Amino acid sequence: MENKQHILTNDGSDSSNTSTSCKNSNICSNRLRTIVTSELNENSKKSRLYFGNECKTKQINNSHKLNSLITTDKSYQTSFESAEINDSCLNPMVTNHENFNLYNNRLSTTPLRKSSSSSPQQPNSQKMLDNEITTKTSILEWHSTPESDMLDNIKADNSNNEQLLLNYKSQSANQSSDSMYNNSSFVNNTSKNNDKNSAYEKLINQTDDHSPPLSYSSQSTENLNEDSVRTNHQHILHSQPHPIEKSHSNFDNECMWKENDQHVDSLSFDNEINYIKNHWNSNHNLLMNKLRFHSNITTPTTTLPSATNNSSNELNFNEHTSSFDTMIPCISHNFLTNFTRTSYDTVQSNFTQENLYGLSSSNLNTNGNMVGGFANTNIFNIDNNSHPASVPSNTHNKLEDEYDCAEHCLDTYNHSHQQHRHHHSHNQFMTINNCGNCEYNLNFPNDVTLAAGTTTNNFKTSLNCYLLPPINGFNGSTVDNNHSQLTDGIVAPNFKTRLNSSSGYSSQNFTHPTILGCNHSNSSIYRHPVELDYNPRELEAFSELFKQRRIKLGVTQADVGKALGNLKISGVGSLSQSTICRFESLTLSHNNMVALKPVLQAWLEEAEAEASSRLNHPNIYDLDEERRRKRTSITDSEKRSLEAFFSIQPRPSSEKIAQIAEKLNLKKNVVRVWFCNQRQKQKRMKFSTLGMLHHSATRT
DNA sequence: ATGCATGAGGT
DNA sequence: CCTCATGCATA
Repeated sequence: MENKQHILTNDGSDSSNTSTSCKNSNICSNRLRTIVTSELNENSKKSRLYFGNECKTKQINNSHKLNSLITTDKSYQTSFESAEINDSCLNPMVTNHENFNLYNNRLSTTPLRKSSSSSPQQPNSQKMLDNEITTKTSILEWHSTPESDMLDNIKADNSNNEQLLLNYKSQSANQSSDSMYNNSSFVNNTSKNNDKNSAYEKLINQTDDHSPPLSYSSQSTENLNEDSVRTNHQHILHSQPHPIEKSHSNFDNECMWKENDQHVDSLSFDNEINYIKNHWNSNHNLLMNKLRFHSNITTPTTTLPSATNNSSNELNFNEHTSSFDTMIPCISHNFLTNFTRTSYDTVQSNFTQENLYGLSSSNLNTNGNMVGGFANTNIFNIDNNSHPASVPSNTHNKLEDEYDCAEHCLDTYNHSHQQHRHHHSHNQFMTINNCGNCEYNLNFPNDVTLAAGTTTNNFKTSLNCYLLPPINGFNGSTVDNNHSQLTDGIVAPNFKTRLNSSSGYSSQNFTHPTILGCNHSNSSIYRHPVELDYNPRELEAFSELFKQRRIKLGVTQADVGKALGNLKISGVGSLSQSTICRFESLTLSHNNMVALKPVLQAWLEEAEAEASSRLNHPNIYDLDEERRRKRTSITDSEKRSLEAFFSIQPRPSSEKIAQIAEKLNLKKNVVRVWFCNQRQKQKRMKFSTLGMLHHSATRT
């Protein structure tokens, strides 16, 4: 019952082929989309779905999982629709989508590079840590500190960083290998030398060079300095408030923007920031949220390859890491994820493990690869005695144990914080919690997504809590224009329940009830009107775990895709290796990710359940010897031309396409499809550059 | 992992 | 002719 048929020759005569029946996968595409769309559409009476190769037709309503998916989506829509649009407040019309776009834009403009060029003697993790701890301001501080003080702090940070930069520059003045500054694409040649602005430019660019995406917390905050913003956006700030208008769109419930009287699909980040800045006093939070999704105004902290111990400006890290409930200076998601990545990379690069900040060899599996995610205790050495690395893994109930302990720790934490929740001063973003009675450390990030329960062959991590940006902001829905402070965090529902409900594999959003003592009243932090499950970082965490578990099961991506067909989820058929791969590497659209997640999660759970008794179905693939489709290949030069065209006009008219095709001596259809794909590619979400580093490091 | 492509559903 | 979800073919 396998498929594969359409044999398109590449002689240009292909195009429209017959598709009258729904026998094959091609015809069954759009299935998830179909589900969601049709279900979301109140008027839609569609109940037939084409799913996968089998092309089943099912009642949508028969599917529990999909129903829940849809329900969630609806609530997302609802919350979105009901969000108040109020310029004096925040910008509730910032969709998750937009954040994705911001994020994606960031990724596309500042691709993460392998750090090999910058500092071979020092692992990325160290550098990133350096970055983090050179920051003294934090989101929380921003919200709980008088603005004037905050600005002082920011300025201090900035000058501090500038100083570090200068140090670094003088240090490396004669190191010609420092090509970063010479990379024309990163240097604003027109800016006057050595002035603050250019220093910033460089700093930022340099930092971006090996900083992961999604800069966060402290990083964002310190950028809330108007000067720094201006510095990086001179091109838009020279003018008066930008003629930006915001209006409703009944299309996809998305916000419609007008720039210079012209409707635009989405406001450029720069202009949006500018827009927000016009409401500076009331929009701290939004701006902050915005900023941290964007590359250009992120982390002007320095990246000093080897300035660890010789800078007087450096924070003494240890002084922050002494006891129970120790506050850790802002550690970004970037840091965590990149640390993990770096670990992979580093292991492969023959760095000694000791270089990795206390990374225990227990973290390595039998292949010497980093496994089990990331435990802060491994890095920060909070409590050596309770280091979970020494705990041998049990054969069962590991997760349960961890959850129990998590609950326990949480309780302990809560009690402990009754008294001194107001005492935390700064540099806090994540707390390390060890109840002292058990071997687990719980790391409670602030409003983050927890990715729980990673266990490995011979090593049981603590509950791994990926520190993820609070895309949902903090609790609250209105803005206190004058006193921006944190409210209590969103109180987490029963911790254990939530974890269990996800079978331990998917992460759950969880906000510590006593977020770092910032529980003042009546404030309000920007909160995205989105369902938690749609937190991109949540998806990221899931795909991450998914991949890990899949690999552990010894299942290939193709296997997974095929197995989905056997999963009797209504309407779900097989998927290709491509799709699974794209899911794991987050190169699907957001909606697509969201739609696939429950399906893949279902598979994962099932596969885990029968892991022991599972036999590998050596699927019989009789390779039909039919002619195979020939893939057009576009040469580099052609591609460059196309890209050039694309940058000018992403959606050329038919005539234009014909023109281009003629010019490049390509078939018109090829050009058209290229543009389609290019647009799609541009939209596609890439949560992180993780993917890139990822496969290179983990594939076997 | 990705480039080029298809086809359903829409505008 | 577009967008979006996906897939085959291939680097």
